[in-house]
Formats: sequence, structure tokens, C-alpha cells
Amino acid sequence: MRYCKQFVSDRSHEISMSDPQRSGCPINLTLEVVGDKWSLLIIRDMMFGNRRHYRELLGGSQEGISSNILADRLKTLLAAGIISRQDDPSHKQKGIYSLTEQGIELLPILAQMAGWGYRYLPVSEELGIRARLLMEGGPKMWAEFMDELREIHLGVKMRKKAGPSVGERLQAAYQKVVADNKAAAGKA
Amino acid sequence: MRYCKQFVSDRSHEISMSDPQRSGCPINLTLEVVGDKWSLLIIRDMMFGNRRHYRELLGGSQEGISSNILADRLKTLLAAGIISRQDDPSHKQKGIYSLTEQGIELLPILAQMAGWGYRYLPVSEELGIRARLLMEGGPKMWAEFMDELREIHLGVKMRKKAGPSVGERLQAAYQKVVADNKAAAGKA
DNA sequence: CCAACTGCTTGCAAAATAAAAGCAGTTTGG
DNA sequence: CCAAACTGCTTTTATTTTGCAAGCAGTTGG
Repeated sequence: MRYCKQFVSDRSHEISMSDPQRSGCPINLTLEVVGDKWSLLIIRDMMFGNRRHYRELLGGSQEGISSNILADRLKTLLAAGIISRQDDPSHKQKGIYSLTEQGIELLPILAQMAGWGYRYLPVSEELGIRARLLMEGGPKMWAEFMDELREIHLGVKMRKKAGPSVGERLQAAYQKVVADNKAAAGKA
Repeated sequence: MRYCKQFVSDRSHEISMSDPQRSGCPINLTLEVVGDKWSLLIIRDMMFGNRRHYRELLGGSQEGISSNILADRLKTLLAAGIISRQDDPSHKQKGIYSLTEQGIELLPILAQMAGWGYRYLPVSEELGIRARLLMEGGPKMWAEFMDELREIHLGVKMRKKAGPSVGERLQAAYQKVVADNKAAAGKA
């Protein structure tokens, strides 16, 4: 637990209150909460991969987060109010992690990061397709996707739009690229 | 130099080429370049504070970066093509750091971070005013500001818009808040 | 009842970060 | 012309963070 000490609920709280450092700059404060390598990747997996359990998050990401880091980040994100946790009724040990409204509203940051990375970094074709669609869809698509996340994570019922959801469209596009590439590889 | 090994130009280049890890996810790749506590703060100071020299960047930020970290990050950002460096004709030892187009296009990420931080974190009034204006101005204002940055950092001449620039408006608003708060403190 | 699975913790090594001092050269003010 | 201040960094050392592997108490399904 490194950043955002004012949000944690244990004894480090007291230390943080007297912590004289750090600026009140919004960008700096945001970086202190999610400005590490893993936090936003966890959020990404929850948003785009719909991973909600510890083990799903642990094994699901391409990048391979360590279990202790994951546990630490989940604590931090919980303390910061970005995610919430509830017991899974189907299994006494399982917890279900959900995005809060605050967490859902990280989507535009992720979308901008995805767009920038897509334009300037050596993104793989398979993993870049979602970024491309999000770029092309723009803020309107992001808002729609955020509404879908509110349904999934907050249980807020929205009027169902016609056609497949943004999440479904992203997933379908991704799997199409995967399938196409596999077919091409098979031919070669 | 931690992330983005494929961009550095020294021997670690070779290591990176054979580095089997890391995913081609655009969000992950972006985080590997600028996903640490300092890189985006340096960019922020270059964008909003117009800090272009090493010492300006070192002493200018509220957060107090260490000299070795700053030197390391400048190297990384240079290698990643986010900033460029040229000699200052007025001083043989000075270098002038500029944002590249790639660096300028980080603005929307910063703007989204600023907006999110402004909404959810304990931002100081003085440092929050810019975030508020950027939020209210939206992508259109961001684009205008990016054009101004292109003039300043890339030397691209744009047709001058009427009235004060976005940079000037942000700066004026900031200083007004500072002045108002100082006046209020004097009265109290 | 046992194997597989649950969310997480522990111990240890490696890497990143931070604070402080220092440094060779440059410029400036008197 | 010379000393003081300034230039962009580097070096050294200590602390913090990260990463890996193993483990653990409990739960579940067959």
C-alpha cells in the first residue's frame, strides 16, 4: 500500500494525516491512486474482461500479476473507493469485486490511454482491435459502455438499447481477429 | 530505466528484443512508458508550466522530484520519442526539452486524469481550477490547447485565434484564485 | 474422504526510488 | 578578472516497492 494513504482505513491513516508531502494537484492525486503499473490493468480486466473474482484477475491478464501484488492493489483500490467487494453466495470463500461509480468513470482515462498506445506503440493486432473501436466510437461510445458497466457492477437498470451492447461488440471484434489470424496461420 | 525497453538505445535494447514478457495490449504498453509516478508529472509541467530546462523541471514541481529520477525519466521519455532535446544557444550547458507530437497527444490522458481527480480526490482549490476549466472546455478546448503546444514546442505556426490562448486563460484563472485566497487570508 | 480450488499470506531476492552530496564546466556581477 | 552562483547531470547510500515461489486454512465437488 503505497499511495493514497489518506484513504486507507488502518493505522497508516494517522501517519498520513501528518504527512506533509504531496501536492493537491488533481493529476498528481490521480497518479497516487492509480499511477502504478498494475492498478489500471486490474480495472481494465474488470471492465473489458468482466473478471470479478480474485483468481480470475490473477490468471486472466496477459501480463501475469503476482498474487501478493494483486492482493495489495485490491486493498488499495477498495480503500480508495474505486472497487467494492461482496461475498459470493455460491462459495463461502469467494468474493465478488465490482467497480464503483468512481471506478467506472476511470473508463475515459483507459480509453485515452488505449488510443494513444494504439497510435504510437507496437500494439498487437488482436489486442489493438478494441482500442481502435473505442477510438472510433469516441466519448459517445464510452458513455454507452459506462452505462452498461453501471448495469453490471452497480445493478442500475437502464433502458435496453437495440442491438448488441458495446461490451459485446468489442468482444466479438476481438474474437473475430483471433479467429481470422488463426485461419491465416493455418493456411500458411 | 525500467519500462519500455524496446525504445532505449543502449545495450539493454538487445535484452528487450528477446524479452518474452509483456503484452501487446495498448493500455499495458502505454503504462509501460508513462505509467509511473513521475513521467506524467514532468509532461504536465512542460505543458501547463512551460518548463523546458532541467533545473526548471527539477525545482518547479510542487512534488519535488529527485535529480537522479528526473534525469532517468528524461532519458526514458527521450528514448520513447515523447520529448526531444536541443541545445540552448544562450547557454552552452543548457538543454531545451520540447514535447513531440506524440508527447503533445498525451494531453487528453492528462485532461481525463485531471477531471477524474477533480471529481473524486481532495484537490486543492488553487490547483483544481485548471482541471475544472479543462473539464468544462472539453475536447474542443483540449484540441485548441494542443495546437498552442504545437506552436510552442514544434514551431508549427497556426492561425492566431482571437483573444487569449487556452494556456493564458488557465494561467490567469490560476493566479486569480491564488490572489483571491491571499486577499481572503489577509482579511481573516 | 480426497483432490482440486478458494482468497490470500509469508519469506526472500531483485529492482526501483529517494535523499544528499558532489562535479566539471559556464556564466554573471562586481 | 575572479569568485559566486548556476548549468545539467552522476554517484553513493539507504529505503521502499516489486516479483517469485511456496504455503496455508478453509471450501467444495465427486
